[in-house]
Amino acid sequence: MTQTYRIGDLARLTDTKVVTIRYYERIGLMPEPERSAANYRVYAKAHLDRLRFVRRCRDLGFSLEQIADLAALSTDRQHSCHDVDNLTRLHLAEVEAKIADLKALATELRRIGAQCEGGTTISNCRIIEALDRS
Amino acid sequence: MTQTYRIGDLARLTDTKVVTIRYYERIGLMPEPERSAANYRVYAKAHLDRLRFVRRCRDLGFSLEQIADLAALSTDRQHSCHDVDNLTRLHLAEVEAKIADLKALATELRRIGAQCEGGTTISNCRIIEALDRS
DNA sequence: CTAAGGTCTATAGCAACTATAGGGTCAAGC
DNA sequence: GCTTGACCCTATAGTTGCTATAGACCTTAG
Repeated sequence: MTQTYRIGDLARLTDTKVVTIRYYERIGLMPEPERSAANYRVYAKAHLDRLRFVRRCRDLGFSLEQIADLAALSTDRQHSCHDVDNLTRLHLAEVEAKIADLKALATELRRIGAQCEGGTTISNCRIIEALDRS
Repeated sequence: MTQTYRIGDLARLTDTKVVTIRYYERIGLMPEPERSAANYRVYAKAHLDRLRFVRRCRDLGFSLEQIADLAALSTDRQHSCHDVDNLTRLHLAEVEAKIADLKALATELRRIGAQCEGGTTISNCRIIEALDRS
């Protein structure tokens, strides 16, 4: 009656590689499913939901450790929402810092690239010069 | 007469860890230096320059493989500057794509975070809800 | 002469997977 | 009934760019 899934089904439904799902299980991020007589993993809807949650968080750039925390929090329904909010804020700050870094870097790369006049040889390449001395 | 350096000197001068320098050597990014009687690595100025080049490129976010390419190009003085320019442009494009990704991600995180009204329990946490369903 | 700090090799660990080897299972078609 | 192909299993090693550890040897200042 209740629907079950094999690992390949979960993979297809969540756009995750089969090996990755097994990896999530090995590190404890996915609960161990039942097994069929042939030792195949047999998943229930709850597993699918869990994997979707994990993948969604990954898409948002959370680390697997952060996701484990979020997942633990999300199942403790008495727990204050505060910690979830904190984790999200913290991650947002990380992302914003990363953006700032990359922007500075892109500016620098454009500056360096702009110095190339093209068609010349390395011996007077301005890019290599720019890379050489700070 | 000509100045030499030990691995710790190079580390200090380039703000690189000693183990990292040895790692660069192992993967072929740094040339093998002479050895002292006690088997200590003995570096010349050229090594220092090379390491500075590598670290500068790392700071600019090039992968070690890209750096190896750049370094190979930069020593072939007859070679056209074109390839260097291409590598730089390619890397810039990667960085810009990454920035766009992270910006979208930050927007999403802010949207999710804004839904938290604070002080409530997980059972009605809007963030977890937002993470659950796409 | 001793103690602190530098150096050596080799190995294992980190994140977050991915790839490979070498096998077992299952449903469909002939 | 048997083969073919798609799926599944475990276990291990590889990826990138380092970092950490163990156990040993060397150098230098007091």
